[in-house]
Amino acid sequence: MPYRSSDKTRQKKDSKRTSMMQAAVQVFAEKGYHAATVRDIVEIADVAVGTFYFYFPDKETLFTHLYDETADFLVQTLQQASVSRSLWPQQVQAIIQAYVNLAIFEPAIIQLLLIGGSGTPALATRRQRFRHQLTQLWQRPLTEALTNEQLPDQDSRLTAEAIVGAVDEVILKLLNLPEPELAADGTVLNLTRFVLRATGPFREKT
Amino acid sequence: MPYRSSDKTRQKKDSKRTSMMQAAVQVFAEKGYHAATVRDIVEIADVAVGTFYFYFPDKETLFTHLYDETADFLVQTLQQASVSRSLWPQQVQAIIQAYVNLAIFEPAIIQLLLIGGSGTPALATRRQRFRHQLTQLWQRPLTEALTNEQLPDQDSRLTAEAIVGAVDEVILKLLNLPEPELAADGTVLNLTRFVLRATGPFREKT
Amino acid sequence: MPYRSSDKTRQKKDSKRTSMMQAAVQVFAEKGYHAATVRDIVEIADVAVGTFYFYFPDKETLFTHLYDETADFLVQTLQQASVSRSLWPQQVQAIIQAYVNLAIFEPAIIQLLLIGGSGTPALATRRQRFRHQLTQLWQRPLTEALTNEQLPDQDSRLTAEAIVGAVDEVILKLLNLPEPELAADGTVLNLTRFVLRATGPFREKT
Amino acid sequence: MPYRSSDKTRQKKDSKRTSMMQAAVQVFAEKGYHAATVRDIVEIADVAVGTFYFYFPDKETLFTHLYDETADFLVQTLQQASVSRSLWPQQVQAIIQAYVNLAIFEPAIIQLLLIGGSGTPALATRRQRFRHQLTQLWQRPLTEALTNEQLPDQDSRLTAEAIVGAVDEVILKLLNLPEPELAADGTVLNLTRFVLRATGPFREKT
DNA sequence: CATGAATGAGGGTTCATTCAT
DNA sequence: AATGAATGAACCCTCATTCAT
Repeated sequence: MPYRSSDKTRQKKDSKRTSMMQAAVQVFAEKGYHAATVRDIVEIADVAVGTFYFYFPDKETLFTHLYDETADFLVQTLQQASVSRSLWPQQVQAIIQAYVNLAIFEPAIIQLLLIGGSGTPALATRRQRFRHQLTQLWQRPLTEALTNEQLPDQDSRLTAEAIVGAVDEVILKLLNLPEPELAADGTVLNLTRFVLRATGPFREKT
Repeated sequence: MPYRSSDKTRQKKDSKRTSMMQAAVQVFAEKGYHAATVRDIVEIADVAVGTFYFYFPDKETLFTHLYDETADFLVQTLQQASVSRSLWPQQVQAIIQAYVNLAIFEPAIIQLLLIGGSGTPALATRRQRFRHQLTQLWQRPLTEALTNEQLPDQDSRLTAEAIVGAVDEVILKLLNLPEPELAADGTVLNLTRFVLRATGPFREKT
Repeated sequence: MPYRSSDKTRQKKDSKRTSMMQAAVQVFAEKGYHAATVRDIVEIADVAVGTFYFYFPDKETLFTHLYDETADFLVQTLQQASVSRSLWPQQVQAIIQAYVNLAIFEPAIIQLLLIGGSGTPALATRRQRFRHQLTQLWQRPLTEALTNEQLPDQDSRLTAEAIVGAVDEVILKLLNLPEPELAADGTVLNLTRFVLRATGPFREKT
Repeated sequence: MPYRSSDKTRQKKDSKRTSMMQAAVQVFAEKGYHAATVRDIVEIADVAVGTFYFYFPDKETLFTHLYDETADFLVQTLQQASVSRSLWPQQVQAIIQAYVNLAIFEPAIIQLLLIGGSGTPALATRRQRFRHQLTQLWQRPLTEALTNEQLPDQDSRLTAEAIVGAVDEVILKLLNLPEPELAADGTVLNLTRFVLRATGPFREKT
């Protein structure tokens, strides 16, 4: 075996792949799909153009892959925060807390997901799916609370959509601050209050 | 429509300019800033490429100009709806009603404004300014109601931001429906309820 | 009408188009489809890259178009030479004469058609069609002579194919000479003799 | 097959080299010089890219080497068929028979040699040399027969060239058939007749 | 010997922009 | 004013070639 691939090589390979993906997230988040060039990405990752195409089939595939992966990760993370609580107020607080944490910790992720507009037809579908998942993330516990008559009657889908929009907007504004960490706790608190008001008074059942 | 020359006397003179702007709104809204080409625009407007550069210095300037104009128009329209009422609940309902009307009547306007943070650096600033204006649109009457102690104490800025996000998200979803008009009234009603719940019980003062 | 397009403009436009096509024939003939670059072509034609794409949709389309056009032209020319005579020996002589004339006058045309190999799947089909047309060009008068029993019995298709190959080979060799014109007449004479021998003794009928 | 190492002792050692050469012939014949990629070759040969450059200096060298080797092999084979007979008609039949056999048995060889004048400057020379050898292959016995006055007076070089072209064309057509073997015998027969007619009536001398 | 990750020049194509008419 | 032919920088991607392992 004149060429061992499971040693350092493997690590370097993965590191290169990873650094390109990170660079890609950064550039895509910053400039959007069209304005981001492959050259931008490889320059940041400090590799040659050809290397990009050694690891990824093309720009669009990488982008959609990145989008999907990131979206799934975000949804999973929030989902876990949600199911770890049983009462609506605690669920709201947990989801928002998780979301804000993520935004502070990995702002590029959030920016990537909110690029919107229209990079490519393929993205439009992806984006819709993502928004839908986010909506369902809120709608599920909301519907349960409604079923238990713990919340006043309302259109759960519209409420969920509105919450998704509200949370995104507030978090984006938060990220635009010079030092988002400082305002994070306050934002979580007030945003939670907003959502709880918006879904009406919660009455605990026995 | 903000991009229509309001001076009837030069209607003929500016007809090309106008048709190009209308075409531009349409194309930008549909494909985003980068994917939209000058050729797309002039083809729809049925003029030559050179004509574009007679009326506008370049693509980006037109875009930012269009964005500003459209944003101002939207804000003005909602502003008027807002000031025509004196009580918070009526104001909420009026703004949302006006917003939905506009979205149904001229969806391209809304889509143009929500294209997102990509595009160009110049747009980022513009977008922030627009979001800020929208926020203030809500924050002003909200603050007044708070001052009059008609609403429970809350962070008026965060509430306003959240409302902006909520309304946008719901209206975008509405526009994605095959026949938005049919759902318009219901959306106005439920969205208004959402916002009113989110700002807490309103107590009318004498 | 501020822009008249049927005047000098038209001429210049056509001249540019023409010069690019000539350059393309030259480059394609010289290097073959793949080795020929769009940049090669525009440099010879002394225009910018963009100009190429203003006149032609893409490299492949231009190539196939050029090939078709050239092939048709060649076949037409030879066809006319053929039908202008009624007797087989005169037909043979006329076709060969016309072919050699063309080769001397416009050598790039012949080279373009014989590029062969495989530029692109699309070309393979084209090339076959062209060879088929050439074959039929010979087979038609040959069959007629056979029907009139002016030539000895033979497989007219194979004979025609063989003649096509023979003529091409000899003419290509001729073109490789430093001064093809000098050898042209002799080649026509001897090639005609070859073909006449190859189809057997001709017996004129009354 | 010319590209097969004839030394059994180093069969193992050169197995990669051999399989790459076989793969190369196949790929070059199929796609032509430029469209064939080194990757295509090594994938078929099931070795790594680097291995290619251990055995061959570069793509072009391999190609020209392959071309030369193949051309020599073909010429040798036909030569042997030619010298094994003493009379012109038998020589013609033997050469054509050998050519057709080879074409049926190893079509890639023939296709490789007929790829054409594109490729690379270096190939042009090679190709000319090969055509020249083929021409001489026919011209030698032809001249001899002429010297013996067994054939009518003619330009032996032109006749030889024409025969070369004729034979190639017919054999290429044969290879394009779905099942070339079925038509092989008939083609040999008729092609032989064609050539014999084309060189004029053969008179056996004592 | 053999590997395959890495390179970067170069190819086809697009598109914002200019300018002679 | 208006036109559209012309430009060329820049984009995405391919592929021959190298070299550390």
